[in-house]
Amino acid sequence: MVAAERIARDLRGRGLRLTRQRRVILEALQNTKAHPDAYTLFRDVKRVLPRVSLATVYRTLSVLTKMGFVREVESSGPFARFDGRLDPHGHITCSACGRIADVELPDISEIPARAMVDGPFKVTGCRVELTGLCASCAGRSKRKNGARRQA
Amino acid sequence: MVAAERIARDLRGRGLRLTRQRRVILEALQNTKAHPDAYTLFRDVKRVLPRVSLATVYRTLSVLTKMGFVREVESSGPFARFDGRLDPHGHITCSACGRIADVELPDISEIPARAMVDGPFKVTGCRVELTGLCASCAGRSKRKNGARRQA
DNA sequence: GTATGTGCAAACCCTTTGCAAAGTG
DNA sequence: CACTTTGCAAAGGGTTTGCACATAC
Repeated sequence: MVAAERIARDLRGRGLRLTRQRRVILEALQNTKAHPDAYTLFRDVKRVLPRVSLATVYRTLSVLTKMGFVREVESSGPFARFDGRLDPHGHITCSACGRIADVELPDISEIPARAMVDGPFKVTGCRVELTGLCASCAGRSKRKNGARRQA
Repeated sequence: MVAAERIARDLRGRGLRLTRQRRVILEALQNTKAHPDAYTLFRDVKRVLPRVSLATVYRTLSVLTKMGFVREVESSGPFARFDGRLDPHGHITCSACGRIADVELPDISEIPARAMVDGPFKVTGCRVELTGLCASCAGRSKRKNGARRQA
């Protein structure tokens, strides 16, 4: 989580601006653990900025991701999903409902050192993604859909 | 890698057939380490079956994935990419050109046990995805595009 | 005041699907 | 011979983009 002032400064450093839309979208993402997709975020942000457009949400997510203030996480479904948390951690995705939860991995930073890469690569990042069943989906019998729009 | 006869038997067990197209597509995927996307596979398969359609490649990948003879791997770009290798291993994706290589991780099966999941999840799978730069991209200065169609 | 950002709507493009013909067991 | 599969082309659907207006600094 990065403070608004630093964000504004970093953006300005690249000739970009911290607009109201960008601030609200970033805060919405930082204040949830649900790893929402763009449309879900759009609906949330609309409660604060009723005239915001989905295109702005997409463009803002693109800017914030490129700046490194936000990360895209793997999703089992067709929508890209985002995370406002930046410190090293993993995720688990429910294969029935698409829910994504955080996973703490104490030795995640040691994984690259133990990895034997097939080819000459310079490693720059590491992500660990578990799959599983959340409590509610484990309860009911297995469902059809792998990733409904819900965050 | 699963032998053709077992595949045929398993498919038949579900009322499905191992057609020439399916066999060729599966073999193409099993014989490459490039983790191709559907279109790349389509072009490769076309050399053997010139009249094959892209829709068949997509449908076949869907069937083979559901049957567990093939896996979809994360891709940094907009195309889904596939892997014919089934034993536990990781991947590294070049963030410049999208190339994907295998990564051997001796203790990958122990990761779920060490993971502290935020919520009641039943863990069923684990994937480790590194990002980095392949040799050719590390050489030239950093490029724009994150995932051209090349496998 | 000027360059960046936004809203709207249309375009994009990977993937899926409907349908008639072909193929499998 | 019944039922699955294929090829073709069109539709789907998440995301991106062009453009005129609004806004940040």
